[in-house]
Amino acid sequence: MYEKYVKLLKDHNLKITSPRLEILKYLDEHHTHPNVEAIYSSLKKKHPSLSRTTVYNSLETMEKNRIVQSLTISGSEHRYDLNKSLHHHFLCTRCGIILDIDIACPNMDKTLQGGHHVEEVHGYFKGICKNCQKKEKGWRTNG
Amino acid sequence: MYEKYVKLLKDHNLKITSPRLEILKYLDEHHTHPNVEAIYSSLKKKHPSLSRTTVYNSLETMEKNRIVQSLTISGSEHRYDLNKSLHHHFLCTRCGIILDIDIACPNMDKTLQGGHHVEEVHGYFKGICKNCQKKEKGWRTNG
DNA sequence: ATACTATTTTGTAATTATTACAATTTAGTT
DNA sequence: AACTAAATTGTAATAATTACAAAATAGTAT
Ligand SMILES: [Mn+2]
Ligand SMILES: [Mn+2]
Ligand SMILES: [Zn+2]
Ligand SMILES: [Zn+2]
Repeated sequence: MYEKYVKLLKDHNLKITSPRLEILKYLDEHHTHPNVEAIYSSLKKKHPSLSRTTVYNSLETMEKNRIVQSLTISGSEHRYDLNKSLHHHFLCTRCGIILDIDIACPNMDKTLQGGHHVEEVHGYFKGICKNCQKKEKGWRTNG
Repeated sequence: MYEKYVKLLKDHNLKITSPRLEILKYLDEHHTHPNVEAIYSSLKKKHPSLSRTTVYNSLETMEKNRIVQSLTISGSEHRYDLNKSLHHHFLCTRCGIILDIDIACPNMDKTLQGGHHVEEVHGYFKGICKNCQKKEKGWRTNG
């Protein structure tokens, strides 16, 4: 059940703890780019002893180890993602959904002008998602 | 002195007020991608009646009107920029500087997969800037 | 299996950035 | 000069995150 998460942690010489395993499982099963509160309140149900601070701590540790990734696309809170292959993100300003955008990024693995060393690349798009566009069309009955 | 900022505001049917003009001037003269606190504390010296809330309000209004742009690259606070032509940003995780990155963005003006309508594009790079790399090299005397 | 210890978890108390709100002021108009 | 909608201001509230110290635990050594 948790073997893959155990391996992930072991590979980074991190201790195997329940909060870490549960957070990884949650992220693996919810590709919604949840914030700390969403992760915490969901896991809290099954693990009442869980502390919000632990969610912050665990995510920080796992982010430093590049196991998870934090997105600043929303501007008000960090959103989390399992750190699989590089991909970009789209935030719908209507419904708030954050979608994966799998486009080739020609700017990755490129030494930036001026010789800056790049360790992270974030591509954020914002606009109105397909679904919300559909809704708006449907509501307009004339014009 | 302020003609260009007056014009910017007039073109968007926004009232011409001292705080707005001063903020625009500040951003025009400081390409540091300052946060609210930096803008506020700097302007406060010459305009003691300025309120922090006004800086927030003004920036919000001008952002809605696409006169300024807010960056979420730092993750803890919004950084502001005059909204000139599209460019990306590099955050040095050592010294905190935020630099403009002028690379062509082939993902702009493109209908995203799934038909999402794109209104904003943010390209954030994080790593170690040229300058900080130089420093680190200099300090190592052997190896 | 037991003991040990560095690390992690936990709960609470700060801190920081931002927003809400109501009173006052002001820009643009009449 | 008078009017009014909008902007500014100061303060109070909120939301996200961090600081911290005590309790618990994972991994290791005995
Ligand atoms: Mn993602
Ligand atoms: Mn810029
Ligand atoms: Zn949507
Ligand atoms: Zn640097």
